[in-house]
Amino acid sequence: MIDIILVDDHDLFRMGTTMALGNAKGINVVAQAASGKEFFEALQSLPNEPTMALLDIILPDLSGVEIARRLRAEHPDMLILMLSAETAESVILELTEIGVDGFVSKNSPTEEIIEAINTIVEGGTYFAKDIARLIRDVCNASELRVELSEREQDIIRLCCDGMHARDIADKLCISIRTVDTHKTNIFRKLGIDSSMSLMRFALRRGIIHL
Amino acid sequence: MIDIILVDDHDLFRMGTTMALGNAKGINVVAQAASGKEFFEALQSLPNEPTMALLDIILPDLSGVEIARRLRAEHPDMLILMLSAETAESVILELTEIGVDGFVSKNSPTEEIIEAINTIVEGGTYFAKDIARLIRDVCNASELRVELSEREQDIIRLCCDGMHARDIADKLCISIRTVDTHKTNIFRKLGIDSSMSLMRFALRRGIIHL
DNA sequence: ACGTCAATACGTAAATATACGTATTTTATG
DNA sequence: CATAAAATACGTATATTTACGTATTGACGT
Repeated sequence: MIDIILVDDHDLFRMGTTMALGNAKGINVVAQAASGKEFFEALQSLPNEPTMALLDIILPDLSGVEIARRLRAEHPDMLILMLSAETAESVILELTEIGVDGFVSKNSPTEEIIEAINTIVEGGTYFAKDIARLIRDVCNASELRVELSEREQDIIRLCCDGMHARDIADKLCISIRTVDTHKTNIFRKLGIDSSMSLMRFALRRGIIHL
Repeated sequence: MIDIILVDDHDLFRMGTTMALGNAKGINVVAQAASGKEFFEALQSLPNEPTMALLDIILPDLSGVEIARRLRAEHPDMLILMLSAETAESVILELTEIGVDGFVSKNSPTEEIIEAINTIVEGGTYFAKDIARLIRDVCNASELRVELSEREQDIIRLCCDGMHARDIADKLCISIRTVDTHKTNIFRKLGIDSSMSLMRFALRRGIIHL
C-alpha cells in the first residue's frame, strides 16, 4: 500500500485528488493539508511516515519548494511528487537542485498522476512532458547559466521597482557610476540591451515578482 | 433542482467540484468540460439549458471571459459564476462589464461556493471577499480610469518588448519624435516616470503578457 | 600567501531619453 | 458640418544611459 500525504490550498482540488487517488488500487491518501504548517503538523501526528508527499507549490505560508527542501533534509526516505501549475524557471531550477522525484502538472489526467506515483515508488522519476520540456529549456537557456552576484540582483530589484540609477545610488549609498557599472555588467552578462528585457528576465528568473 | 455546467481544464479540480456540488442538495452537475470548445458542444447536446455555468478563466482555447461574453449574448438567461484563481485587473474589469453574477476564488471552501450558487439562483450576486476587494481597488485605482489610445497601447507593447524608441519608429514608420511624444503622454497620463513602472502597469492592465 | 572575483569608484564621449513647446493631418463624434 | 481628440511631426535643452577605459579594496578558496 502506498501511503500519500497531500498538500494543496484549493479545497476542491484537494477533494478531487483525494477522491481520484483513493479510488486507485494500492494508493491510500492518509493525510491532507491546506498549508505548510498543517502539513508538518499532520506529518508528526501520523503513526507511520507516508510513502510519498504530493506537494502543490503556491501555498499560503511555506512554498511547496520549501516543504520539499525540508522533507529532503528531515525525511530523506519520503518520496516527493510535485503537483502544480507553477512553471517559473527559478522554481523549476530549484526543484531539480533539491532533487524531487517527479513533477506533474495540475491539468494532467488522473491516470498520468497515478502512473507518476507508481513509477516513483518503483524507484524511478516522473516528469510530465511539458515540465520535462521546461527543464530541458531551462538547462539550455544561456541566460540561466549566467551567474549574477547578490549585488547585481539588488540592482536589478531596485531597477525593476522603477527607481532611477540616481535613486538607487542614494539608497545603497554608492556612486551612481557604480550603479551604472553594475547595470552594464548585467546587460553584458545577459546579452540584452534594454531595461524591459531585464525586467522580463528578472520575472522569469524569480528575482522580482509582480 | 439547480442544473450546473462546469468548465475547468484541471481534471482533478473538476472532479472535486463535481463531487462536492453533487453531494449538496438541490444542485446537479449536468455536464462538464475541459475547454471552451467542449463547453459549447456539451451545452448544445443538453436537452435543457442548465441553470448556471461555473467557469474557470484560464482554459486551453477560449478564455472563461470569452465564454461568459458569448453566454450573455446567446443564452442571456443562464446564470454565470466565475470560479478562478485569476486576479489580473483587466480580467476583473472585463467581467464586471460583461456582468457575471458572481466570482469565487478557487481556494474558497466548498460551503462558500454552494452559498454563492444559492445566492445567485435567488436573484442575487456573489463575489468572494478578496474578489470584492479587488473590484473596489480596481474601481478606485486612478490608473485604471486613464484612457489610452490604441496607438499609445501599441507604443507600450513595443516598448515592453524591449524595443528602443528608434526601433519602434522604424517598425511603425513614424518619426522617433512621435514615439517620444507618445511615451511622454503615456507617462503623464499614468503619473509615472520610469519604464519599469510602465511595464508593471501594462502587465496589470493586461496590455502585455509575459 | 597568492590569485580571483565581486564590489566599489571615477572619467569621457556618444547615444538616448525626457521635458518643454508648437503644429498639421486624420479620425470620431455630436 | 463642426469640434474634439488622436496621431503625426519637429526643435531645443537637459538629463540619463551606455560603452568604452582604469583602479582599489575586501572576501574567498587553494
